[in-house]
Amino acid sequence: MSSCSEGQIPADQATAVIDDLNQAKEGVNQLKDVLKDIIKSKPTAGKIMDGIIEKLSSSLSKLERCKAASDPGPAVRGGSVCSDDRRSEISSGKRKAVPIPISDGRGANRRRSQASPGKIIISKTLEDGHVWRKYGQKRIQSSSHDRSYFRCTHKHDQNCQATRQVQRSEEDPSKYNITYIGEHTCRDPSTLHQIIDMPDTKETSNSFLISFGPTPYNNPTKTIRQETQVQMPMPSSLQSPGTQDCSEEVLSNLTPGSSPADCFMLGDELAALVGPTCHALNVGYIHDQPDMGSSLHSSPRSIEMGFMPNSFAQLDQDYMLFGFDKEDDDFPTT
DNA sequence: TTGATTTGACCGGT
DNA sequence: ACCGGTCAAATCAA
Repeated sequence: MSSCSEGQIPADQATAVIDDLNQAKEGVNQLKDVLKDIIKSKPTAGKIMDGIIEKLSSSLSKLERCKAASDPGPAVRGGSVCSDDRRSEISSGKRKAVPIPISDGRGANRRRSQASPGKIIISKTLEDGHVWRKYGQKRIQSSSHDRSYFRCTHKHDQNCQATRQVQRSEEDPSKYNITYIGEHTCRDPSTLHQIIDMPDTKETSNSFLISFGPTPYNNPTKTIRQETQVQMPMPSSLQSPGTQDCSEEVLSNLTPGSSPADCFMLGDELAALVGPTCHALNVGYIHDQPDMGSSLHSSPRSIEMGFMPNSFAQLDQDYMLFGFDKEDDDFPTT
C-alpha cells in the first residue's frame, strides 16, 4: 500500500475498505476478549490476534493516508490520518507553532484540537490488542466519571503517536467510551517476527495475506494445514441479527457510508465451538441488510470467517488471509 | 531495579 | 477564567 499514489484509490472505495478494516479490527479485539481463557493456555493464539490487530492498524493507517491524498476535502478533518496530530496542527498553521521547550518539560504543546475527536468506540473491555500506558486522568465537567488518558507504550522507542481516552459511559457504566486519536505506527517486538509486510496489492488483487508463522517471507505457497477439523454450523446469532447486544460499537468512524447497525457479534455458541486445541477462530458479522449476511463455512483444510459484507478471512495456524471483495455480493454463504 | 500508575501542576485553546 | 490535554515527580507493583 505504500505504493499508493495520489488519486489512485477513489475516496469512496477507500472509505468502504477503511470501514471494513475497522470492523475487522474491532471484531478481533472482541474475539480476543472472548477467548481470553484459551489464550492463557495457548499464548500463541493471543500473539496471533495481536499480530492481526497490528497489521490491520497498519493497513488502516496506510489506507487513510491514501484516502487523504485522493480526497483532501474538509471531511478529512477529524480523521486519524496523521500520526502526529500536534505536528499537523502546527503545519496547518491553525495551531500555535510552539516547539517543545525542553527546559522544564512541562507545558510543552499541551492541548490538541477539540475539532479532532478521533474515532469513538463504546466497549465493554479496554483490551484492544495494543499496549497502552496511562499518562493522565482528569475529572471532566460534562461527565461524572474521570477520563483517563493513554498513550502507546511504544511512543518513545518507536515514535508511535497513538493515544486514546477512556471514560465510563454515562448511560451504562459497565461500558467505556474510548476515543482513539492517531494511528499506531509501532510494532510490538513480541510479535514483530511473526508479521510480514503487506504484499503489494498489485499482486494480491483484493486480498491481503498476513503470515504469522515462521514461514519465510517469500514463501507464500506453503500448504495451509488444519490440525483440528471443526464443523461450524451457522450460529443462530448470525441468522437472526439485531437481537443481541453488541459488545462494542463504533459510534463515530468518520465513514458516512457505514450503518450504525453494523457491529460484530461473538455469540456464546461461537466461542463454545472453539476448543482449546483448535487453531480456527470464528468471527461473526451481523448486518441489518439481509442480503449482506455473514458468511461462515468450514472445510477440512480451511475455515473462512465472515467478517463483514464482501469480505472474508481464512485463518490457520500460520496464515490469515483477509479478502475484501469490493464488488461481488455473492460470496458463498452456508 | 525497573516499569507502570497516580496525581498535581502546567499550559494552550476557547 | 475555565476547561481539557499533557507532563513528570512521586508512588506502587512485579
